[in-house]
Amino acid sequence: MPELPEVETTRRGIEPHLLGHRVTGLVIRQRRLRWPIPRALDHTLPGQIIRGVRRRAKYLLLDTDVGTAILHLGMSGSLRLVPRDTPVGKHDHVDIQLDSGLSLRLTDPRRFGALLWTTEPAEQHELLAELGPEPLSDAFDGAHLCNAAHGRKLAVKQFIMDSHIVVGVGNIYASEALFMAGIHPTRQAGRIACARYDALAKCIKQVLAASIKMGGTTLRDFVGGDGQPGYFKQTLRVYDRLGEPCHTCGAPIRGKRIGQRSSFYCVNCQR
DNA sequence: ACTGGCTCCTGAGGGC
DNA sequence: TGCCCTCAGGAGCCAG
Repeated sequence: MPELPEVETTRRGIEPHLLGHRVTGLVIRQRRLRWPIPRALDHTLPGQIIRGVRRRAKYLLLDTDVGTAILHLGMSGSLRLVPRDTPVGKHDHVDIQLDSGLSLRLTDPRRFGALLWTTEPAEQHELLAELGPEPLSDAFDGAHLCNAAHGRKLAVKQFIMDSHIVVGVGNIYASEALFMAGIHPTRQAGRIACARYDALAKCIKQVLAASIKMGGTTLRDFVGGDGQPGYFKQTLRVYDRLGEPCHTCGAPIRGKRIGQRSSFYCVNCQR
């Protein structure tokens, strides 16, 4: 479900309810997520005060004085703040109970998400150490893409979705950014001019920033940490618009599977 | 070193 | 109503 804008929307929604608050209890109903939730969390997190609510790529980081909880929402995960005694649903796997009487509740039907724990600086954790730059940072630009693309033969869409190249570009925004930049999604990454990568980097920043501003994309039932839906879906130009007219030229939007992921593009506007 | 394919899991929707 | 198939917003892992 969540792409970077949804994760950032969630972060902003939950942060004011967590920062400076003490964890009073931890309820784990289902330990088997993508990786088992480590037992170390059970007796270390309760009692701790949340000192930071950060995001790196699509990982949410909850800092305490003794370690950092690393959360990932996978395809179908969401976080909500609920009163402690709120009835539990089938896929409500974890409650982090807070001194305010609220609980941060992790719901994830498909269980592709994760909840891990590290006592090192989180950015040194093996899942985070090798990640590429944040797309909205100055470290990410066209030159970075152009350098990294040198000699690469895979489709540019798969290239920009590789978190070692740049983080946070998921399946929706990859299609959207390539349309905005006028680049065909199957073009080989190493056969794109640097000037076009400048445009693509700008489009990636633009589409992600715009989506964050609107609270993320609601495809089915995404809600941010404050329970409000996102409003970006209505602005999507190509994603999930198979056969509908291109907003620029009117040609029907085409669909194709690229690297096992559905992709959408306009054959006239993207080369 | 790259690349493509597979994998985890549940639920929704379409065809019959 | 039910069965079977395909697909879904992620991304680590593995063989070739």
